[in-house]
Amino acid sequence: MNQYYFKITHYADELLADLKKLEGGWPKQVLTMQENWIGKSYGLEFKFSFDAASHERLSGNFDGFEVFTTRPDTIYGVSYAALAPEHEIVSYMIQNSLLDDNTREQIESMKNASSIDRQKEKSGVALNLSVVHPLTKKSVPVWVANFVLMDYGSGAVMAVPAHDDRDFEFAKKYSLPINAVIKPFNGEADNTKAFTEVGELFASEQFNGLNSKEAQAKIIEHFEALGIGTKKTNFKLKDWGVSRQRYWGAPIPFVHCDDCGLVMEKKANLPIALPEDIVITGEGNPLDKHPTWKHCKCPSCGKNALRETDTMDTFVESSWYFLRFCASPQNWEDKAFSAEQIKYWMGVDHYIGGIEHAILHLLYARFFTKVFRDLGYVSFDEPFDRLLTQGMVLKDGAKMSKSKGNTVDPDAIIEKYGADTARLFILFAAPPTQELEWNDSAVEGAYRFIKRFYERSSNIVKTDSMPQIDHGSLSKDEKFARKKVYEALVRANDVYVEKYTFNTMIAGVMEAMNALNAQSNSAVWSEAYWILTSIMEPVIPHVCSEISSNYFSLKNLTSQRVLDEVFVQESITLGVSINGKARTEIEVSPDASNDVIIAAAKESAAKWLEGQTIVKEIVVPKKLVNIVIKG
RNA sequence: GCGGAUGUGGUGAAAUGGCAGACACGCUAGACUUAGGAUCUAGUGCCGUAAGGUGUGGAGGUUCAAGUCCUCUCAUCCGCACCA
Repeated sequence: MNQYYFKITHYADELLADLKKLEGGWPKQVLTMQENWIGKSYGLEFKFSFDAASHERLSGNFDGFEVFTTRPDTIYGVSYAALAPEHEIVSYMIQNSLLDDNTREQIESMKNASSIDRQKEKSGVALNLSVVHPLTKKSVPVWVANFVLMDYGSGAVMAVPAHDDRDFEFAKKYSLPINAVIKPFNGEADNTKAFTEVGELFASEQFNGLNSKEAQAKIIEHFEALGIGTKKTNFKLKDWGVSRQRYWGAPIPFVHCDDCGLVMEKKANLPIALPEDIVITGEGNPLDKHPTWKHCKCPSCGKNALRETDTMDTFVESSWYFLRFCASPQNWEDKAFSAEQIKYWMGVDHYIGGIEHAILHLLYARFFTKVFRDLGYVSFDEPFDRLLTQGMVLKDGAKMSKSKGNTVDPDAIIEKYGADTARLFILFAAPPTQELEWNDSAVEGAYRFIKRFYERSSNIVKTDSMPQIDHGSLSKDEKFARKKVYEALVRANDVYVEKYTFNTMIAGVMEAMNALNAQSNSAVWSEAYWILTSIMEPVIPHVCSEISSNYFSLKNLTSQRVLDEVFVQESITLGVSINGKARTEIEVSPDASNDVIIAAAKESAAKWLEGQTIVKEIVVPKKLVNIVIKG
C-alpha cells in the first residue's frame, strides 16, 4: 500500500541539536525522551561480499549486502553475519526456491510473529551462503536471525558474539564460534557472557593493544583508506507516515489520473474540504464510499480523475494550531496565519500538557516550526519556550480514564462547595508537575478557608486606594501580620512568574491569615485584603472579586508593589547549635556584631558549654550560630 | 537492558547547604452548644514522666553544618526497548 510521508528525518540533526536550546525551559525527561527517540549513533558501514559459490547460487543477482556497526573495534571477532527475515536477499531465495521447505517455514514464522513474540527468544536459520570478512578474508556464514530489524540500518548485521549480548545468545543456541578480541584493561574476560565494555584489543592484527575508543576511529580510517567502508551516522527516527484511512482528518490534496499518474491538486482548489453528508459505518474509509466526493478533474490534463481519499494524521494539524491561534478571524479565509501577527504573539511562553505528548506532538510541532522557518513564514527555531508537563491524576493507583471507569466528577464538589473550593483544593493538593493520587478528604479544609476568608473581610474599611500605614506606630502583632502579608505577595510573584508551585503560595496566604487573626487593626486588615484578594483572584475568583467589589471597587485587582519597610525588624531570633545540633535560641538586634551575637549565644548555651573547649564559632547572618566544641 | 523520575509524620505536602515536618487534612483533649459532620482554644514525627535521645528508603563520604552535594545500593513508577 502506498503511503504519504513527511521527511522529518531531513531535520533529525537539527531536532536533536536544538534540544540544547530548550534546556532549562523544558523538563529534562522530555528532552531525554526526544533524544532517545531521534537515536543518533555513529559507526562504520561496509559491504560484506559473497564468495564465488554464494554469488553463483544467487545467479549473480547480489554481490553482497551492507551492514552497519557502532563497534568497528570488534571487527576481528566477527563469526557470522545475520539478515533480517524480511531482507531482499532472503525474499529472493524464497521466491526462487533456493531454500528447503523447513528453512522457508522457519523464516515465514519469524516474519509472522508479533513483535512481542519475536522478542521472546532468539531464533534463526542458516542460509548456506558465505561472505568474505573484509579484513581477514576468512569465510563468514550468513544466517537469518529474528533479532535483526529490517527498518533500522540496512537490515543486516555483522555478528560478534564475544562482545554483543544478542549475538552471544544466538551463537550459544546454534553453536557458532565465539571469538574474543577485546579484554578488560585489568584481568581476563568472563567467557560465560559477552564482554561489551570498553577494553583493549587483541587478535586484531595491527590494532592490537589499542583501546576500544582509539580502535574505533583507526579501523574506520583503515576501511576508508582501503575504500571498503565509510563512517556513517544512523538515526532511529523514521519518516512520518501521515496517511490515514479515516474521515476525521484533512484530505491529502492529491489526485489520481489515469494518464498523468499522481498529481498535486491546484493551489486555487485548496483547501480540499471534507464532505459533510457522509455515512459512518465503522467499516472502511467513509470518503472512499461517498458517491461523488472523490470524483474530480485532473489538475494537469483536465480529464476525469479520482481524488485521494486518504486523510492526514491529526497530529499534522496539532503541529501548527498555535500559529493559527495567532491569526485574527477576519483573515482566516485568506491565509493560515500572518507573519506580522506571528511575530507579535509567538513564541509560546508557557506550554502546558501531559507527558504523553513528550515525543510525538512536541517533536512534530518542533519539526513544523523548522519547516515554516525554512519556508520563510516564521523567524524562530523553536515554538515553545517553556514546557510544563502536568502530573497525572491517579485513582486507586491507576491513571484516571473513562475506559477504566475510575474518574471523579468535579461537578459533585462544585455543586456542594462551589467552583472556588474545587480550584483551591486542587491547587493546594500538590505542585502541578507532580503525580497525584486523588483523595478529596481535604476538600472540607479548602472550604473552611474560603468561608473564613470571606467572613473576616468584614474587618475591611471600604476604600478605593491602597491604605497607607505608618509602620513604626504598629504593635508587634500588627507588624508581624503585615510582614506575613508581604511575604505571601513576594512568594506569589515568584510562583506566578517562575515556579508554579501554587500550593506554597496558598500556604503563604493561609499563614498571613493566621497572623492577621492575632491583631485587630482595621487598616492592617484592609491593606492585607487589598493585597491578598489580588493574588488569590486567579485561584478563587468568585470570592475575591466579590470582596473586591464590595470594599475596593475592584481597584486592587492588579499587580501589587512590595514595601520593603515591613521586612525591617527590631530584633531577630537566631538558632544556637552546638556541633550542628540545635540547642537554644537567642534574640538580638538585627545589626548586632558577631562578637555580641557569639557572646549572647555562649551565655544562652552555657549549660552545654561547661567544661568544654570551643574550637570554632560560626555565625550565619540572620539564621543561626554554630559553636564547635572538641570531643 | 538503556534512559528519566520519585522515596520525608497516620495523610497531602514544605524546606537559596543553615533550628526538618511550614501550610493543611486527620486525630486527641477542652470550650461553646438541646445537638454537632458548625465554630473556637490547646496538643500532635517517633522513644521517654522528664532531662534527653532519635529521625528525611539503606550504606558510606565531603562539610562547622546534609532531606539538599558526591559514591554505592534498595524499592516503586514512567518512557524507550533485540536500534547492531
